[in-house]
Amino acid sequence: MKYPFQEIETKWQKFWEEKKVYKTDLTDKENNLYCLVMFIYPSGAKLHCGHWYNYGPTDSWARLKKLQGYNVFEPMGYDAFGLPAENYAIKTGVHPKESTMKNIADIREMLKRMGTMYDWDAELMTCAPEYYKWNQYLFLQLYKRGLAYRKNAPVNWCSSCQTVLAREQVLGDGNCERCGTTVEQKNLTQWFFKITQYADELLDGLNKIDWPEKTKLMQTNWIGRSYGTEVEFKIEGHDDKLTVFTTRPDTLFGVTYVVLAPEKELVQKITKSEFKIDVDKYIEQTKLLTEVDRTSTVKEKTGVPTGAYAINPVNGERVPIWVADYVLATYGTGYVMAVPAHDERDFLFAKKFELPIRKVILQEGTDVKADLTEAFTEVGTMINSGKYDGINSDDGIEKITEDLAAQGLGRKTKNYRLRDWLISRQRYWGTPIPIIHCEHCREVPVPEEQLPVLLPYEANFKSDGGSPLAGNTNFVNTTCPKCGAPAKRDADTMDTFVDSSWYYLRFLNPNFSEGMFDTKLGNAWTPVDMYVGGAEHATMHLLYARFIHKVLRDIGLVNSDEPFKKLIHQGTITNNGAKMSKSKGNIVNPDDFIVNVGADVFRMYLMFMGPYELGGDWSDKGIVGVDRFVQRVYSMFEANAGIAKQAVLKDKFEIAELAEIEKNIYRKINATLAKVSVEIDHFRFNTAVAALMELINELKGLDECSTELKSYTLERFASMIAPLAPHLGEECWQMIGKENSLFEQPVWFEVDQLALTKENALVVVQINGKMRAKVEVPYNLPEAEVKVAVFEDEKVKLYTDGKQLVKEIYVPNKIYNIVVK
RNA sequence: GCCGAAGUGGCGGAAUUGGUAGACGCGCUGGACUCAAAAUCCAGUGAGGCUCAAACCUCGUGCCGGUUCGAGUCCGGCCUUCGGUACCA
Repeated sequence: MKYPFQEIETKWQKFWEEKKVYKTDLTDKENNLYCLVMFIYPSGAKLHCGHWYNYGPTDSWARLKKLQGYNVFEPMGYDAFGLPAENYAIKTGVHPKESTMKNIADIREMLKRMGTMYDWDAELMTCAPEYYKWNQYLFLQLYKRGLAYRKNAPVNWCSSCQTVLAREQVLGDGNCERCGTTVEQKNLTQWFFKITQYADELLDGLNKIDWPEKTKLMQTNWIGRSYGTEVEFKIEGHDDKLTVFTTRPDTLFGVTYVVLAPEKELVQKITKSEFKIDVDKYIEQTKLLTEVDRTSTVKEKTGVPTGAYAINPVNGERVPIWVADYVLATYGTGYVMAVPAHDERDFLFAKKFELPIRKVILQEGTDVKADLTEAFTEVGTMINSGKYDGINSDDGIEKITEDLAAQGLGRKTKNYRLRDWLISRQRYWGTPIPIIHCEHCREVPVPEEQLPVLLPYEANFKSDGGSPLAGNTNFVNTTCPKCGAPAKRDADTMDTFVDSSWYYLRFLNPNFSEGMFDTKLGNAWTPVDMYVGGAEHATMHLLYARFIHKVLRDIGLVNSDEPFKKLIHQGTITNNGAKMSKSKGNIVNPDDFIVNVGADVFRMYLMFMGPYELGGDWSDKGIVGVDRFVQRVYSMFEANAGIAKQAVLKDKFEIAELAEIEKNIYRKINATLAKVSVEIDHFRFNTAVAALMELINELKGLDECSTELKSYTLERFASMIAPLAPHLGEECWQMIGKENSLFEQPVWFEVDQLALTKENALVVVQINGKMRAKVEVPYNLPEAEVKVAVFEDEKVKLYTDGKQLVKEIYVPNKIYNIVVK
């Protein structure tokens, strides 16, 4: 009979749900294991292939662990705030709350149809007041500690999304991560979280977590710590000083000019009146450029002189001060000493504006007098540097820094590329920022007992700049908690990455009302043992969550340093090489496959396609292979229905007592058992499935086995297939006569190590590195005897007779290599 | 430009520490079953050479070189594709 997947999948889903098989007892900390997949963004009503590819295999991993006896917690929830719902509302008039709730209801059903083992009692959604109340609480804790603050700064503005964006949400091409519109620069007063305060710890903590190296590297680069020196330059005719940051103080004698970022106020102060018109014009021009245009390496250098001069502290030299947009106000001090001879950018700038280029580091093997054709940026010998001449530039960095420090003209320092996290958004569908603006008391935090600040249902989404909430007078108008005078609520909402920065803690008890989360459970269950999600979050969610976890630790709410102990990224499934997306209309709909072959087959096929972390291009070509395999499994169990009841169950066989065909099967089932656990454990699902396919090929001879061995084999087969195809696994287990559900009373079998040892070894004989013969010898036969066997082989004789033996190499039980002349 | 990952049959992909390249699956070819087809089952399937056939030989893991008894795997130099980043002083 054809495998009736429809009926069987429904049957087990119902069973699991009714019996609450996947409800985790979180008070049981014995052998506990937290397996988490990044929660779902309910921007549509459907699960697409990417969701299945992400969730199915992760669930299979969790199921393996459950069968192996771990107390596994695998929750699922909804990252329910965010722009898509609001944009949808603008387009259709359907309120974000309505569309989101509808999507969630649909998605929940689909997730259940996948056959996942989520603990539905732990379900959460970030748009619920019970959840976002604690976002607000978190905000206030950060505010109290000076980690949440407001400042006016140049920020990224997306005119289509009508909101500011964090730097992480702007793509490399300068477009909005969400909608693809070119992002503009605007000066706005915005809320920031002071992630930079944790920069060192975020960097150093990377050594302690088991994450993909490339992800850690991305975070390392993103944080971008560099060690250097701050050097003070006097400004001619001013009391003000100018401090530059440099990683190359050894090149100080090569400074021929100094550059200020156009945004810096100092520019106005020092610019000589006859230069003022040009400088102001230049600053205006700079404002028109997007950050990407401005920071593009291919752009030709621009700049204007200010007419002012700075004094080089090491040699008292007078150097012109310029303004140029290649210097960024947001990095270092916003002032740069320019050393054209030893910095590529300065070199190009100096060439263009005919500023002097003075060589102070000599490249080994070059002439002192030779002109440079490009900047020499490496280590060399210091020249033209007064008392430092002749020393290695690396040592010069230390020496000059020390000398400057001694004179109070400089100091060792570090700098980061990381900037503070901009968290306010001028949008409706998010967590209201719990701040009240009072004319007298300025910004006043909402008292904790007044939380949550509820997001009102009414709002004008079709806003044209400014927050939609600003127009809702019922919401905005309030009284100051401090002085009682009429005041206004902050109308911005929080970046949804705030929601996802701590949700893994809330899952442990989404109904907890005494705090953000239950600290006792948090300490027992986090860090999360296994976290699975897309690599695109490397410098966003995955960095924010680490930051917030550390803050929570410092507040005393958790006792660990890191949120996610082990991290795995699923690959991306593309369609004809392109990322699947609604806008491109190239989404593959899983529904048809679920209807035609069932959830188990579809899940297993996604796993079988290739390595989990690589993803790949979508093709349904091979799905029949997995379907055939499932059919064969089903018929094999059908043919042996009730077998486990007909025999005394053994957990070990004496190999010597088995018939030849039984021996092979006994060996294979044990070898597969060993293989499957290791492969699934490492997220190598493709090879795990392949191993089971190999096994079923071997089981063609099953009919010739004793009833005992048949039961032994099928028990193990059912248990092994269960993580990968859970419905099928349960059904097979029941078919052979088991009374209990596999996942209700987990079973995973021990490997009989004796079955893995071989009687004979096939030794490959190579002559001069070429494979020439194979010799079967007893396993672990002494080398001398192997040699005899090898040289008895006709082909070996053919290739060695009459030749001089130079060397022989024997790799036990594997290779016998003979070198002849 | 810089950083990272990957290039293996017609296709998706296997291959502990260097040790029989191509597991497993798709597709294809032939056969069985069938009136026929589908489904299923069995056999074959990297390329080329030689042969009635088998045996056998040569070449083969992006390209060029190297180390080694032996390289898909290690080293050096390239090429291509995909991610990340982009004047960070």
